[in-house]
Amino acid sequence: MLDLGFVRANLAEVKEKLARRGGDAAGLLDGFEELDRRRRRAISDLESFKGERNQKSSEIAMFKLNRLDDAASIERLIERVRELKTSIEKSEKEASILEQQMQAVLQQIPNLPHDTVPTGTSADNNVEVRRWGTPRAFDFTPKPHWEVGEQLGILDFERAAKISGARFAVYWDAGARLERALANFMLDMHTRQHGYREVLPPFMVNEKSLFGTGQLPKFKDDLFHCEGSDHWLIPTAEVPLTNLFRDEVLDEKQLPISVTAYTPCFRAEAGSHGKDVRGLIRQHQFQKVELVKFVAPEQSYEEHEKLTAHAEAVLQALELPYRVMNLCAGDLGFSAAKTYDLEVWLPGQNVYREISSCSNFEAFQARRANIRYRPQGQKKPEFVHTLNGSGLAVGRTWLAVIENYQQADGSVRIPEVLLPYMGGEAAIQPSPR
RNA sequence: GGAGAGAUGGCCGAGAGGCUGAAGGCGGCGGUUUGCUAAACCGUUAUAGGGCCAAAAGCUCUAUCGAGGGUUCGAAUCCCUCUCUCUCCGCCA
Repeated sequence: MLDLGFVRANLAEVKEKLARRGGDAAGLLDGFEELDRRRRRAISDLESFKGERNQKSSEIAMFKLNRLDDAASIERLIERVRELKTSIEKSEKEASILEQQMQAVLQQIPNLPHDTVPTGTSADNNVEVRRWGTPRAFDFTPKPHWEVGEQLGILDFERAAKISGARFAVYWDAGARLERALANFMLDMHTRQHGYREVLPPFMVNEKSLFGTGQLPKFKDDLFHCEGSDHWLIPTAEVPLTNLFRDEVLDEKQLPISVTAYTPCFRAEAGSHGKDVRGLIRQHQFQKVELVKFVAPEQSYEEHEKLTAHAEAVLQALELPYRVMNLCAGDLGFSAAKTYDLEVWLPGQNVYREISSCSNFEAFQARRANIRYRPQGQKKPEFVHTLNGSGLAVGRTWLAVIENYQQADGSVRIPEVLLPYMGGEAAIQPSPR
């Protein structure tokens, strides 16, 4: 959410920046000035009625406290306050309607793209920042992971469909172990080398948390909701992790705070029917190691680079070739001011696919979730900046390993760094069905 | 699921219809003292939204004592509903 005062004072600039996102983002502000004027007028009216009521009430209190039994004066005051009551009720209704309208506008406005975000309206305008690693030369035609996985007997979509439906997978044997190995490897790296605290958060959160990170109210359709309760399955660990410090004031000395968690992520994938229907790319449930940082505003862009590097370090250790994309304004998520996508090379499909998304939200989420810190020597708390990124999406890392490390005989070699996590087995051989 | 207790500022904790935005303490900040540190002492220290102001500062108003309603001229305080926490009983991985 943007700051009301900021929007008011910089309306032209805000509209201009929103326009960079394309769509109708800037149009949301069309009636802003008029609404703002009417809202303030209503508040001002309401408050003057309340002011008079409070003043009269304290006059009554003075009479009573001083034991002045001036019944007539007291009666007159009480009469006047009774009258004010109806004015207050009327004013209150009007002010609250206008307030709600203003909140609705502010809540719908996406974050402003940072100046270093390229202009553009679709993924085609994303800018490649760098590329790491060289795609391996195969002396056979590499297969997509679903073929490799099913032939090895470690991936089972049929039974997943039976027990859950489309967009679910069952992993068997070394496949299941590979997922666990990747998760442990990533968590170890981030906690031991990159200074993140490991967290195991709830996988269900309430509506307030989803509002805090920006999934609600706008993106309800992407979420799974438990009927009849305020419990929602998390679409990413970003939600519980970022909300750890909701409604708190942090000490500047604590910053930056870096946390990581391995969790499942649940996504309804409404509106993506027919997209990525084969394989593990797009599932209703996948696991992810998430990185979240709470930082002082001056450091957020520096920390954004670091966080991105932490996610890259996983790909580098696994020797998976990738490229880093600076998302253009039109491709930016609702809450993000700037995002780098990491795209891993998938030889079975001959494409680079997103495997991590590292974003700086500046104060956008902090304002919604009320996460503040007290700068040293300053009494007024300020909003922190929040950042997050996948470090990495374990499901997609799994399939990237399968595709990049497949061998002519159908087996899959285990990346060097994972050997200790795989119980010493150097390759995945066919499993009994 | 049953029975009870509770939720107050950054934190702890008093207050039980009327100058109470809220005592006291801790912490923070500023200062005095001091070889340095520590201690002691003094002062200061909530948030949001309006108004005045070109703006900042400042002044002023309104709201906020878990959330939402209600009673009352007036609610942190009384009533109702909800949420959460704790204790005991039952059940349970």
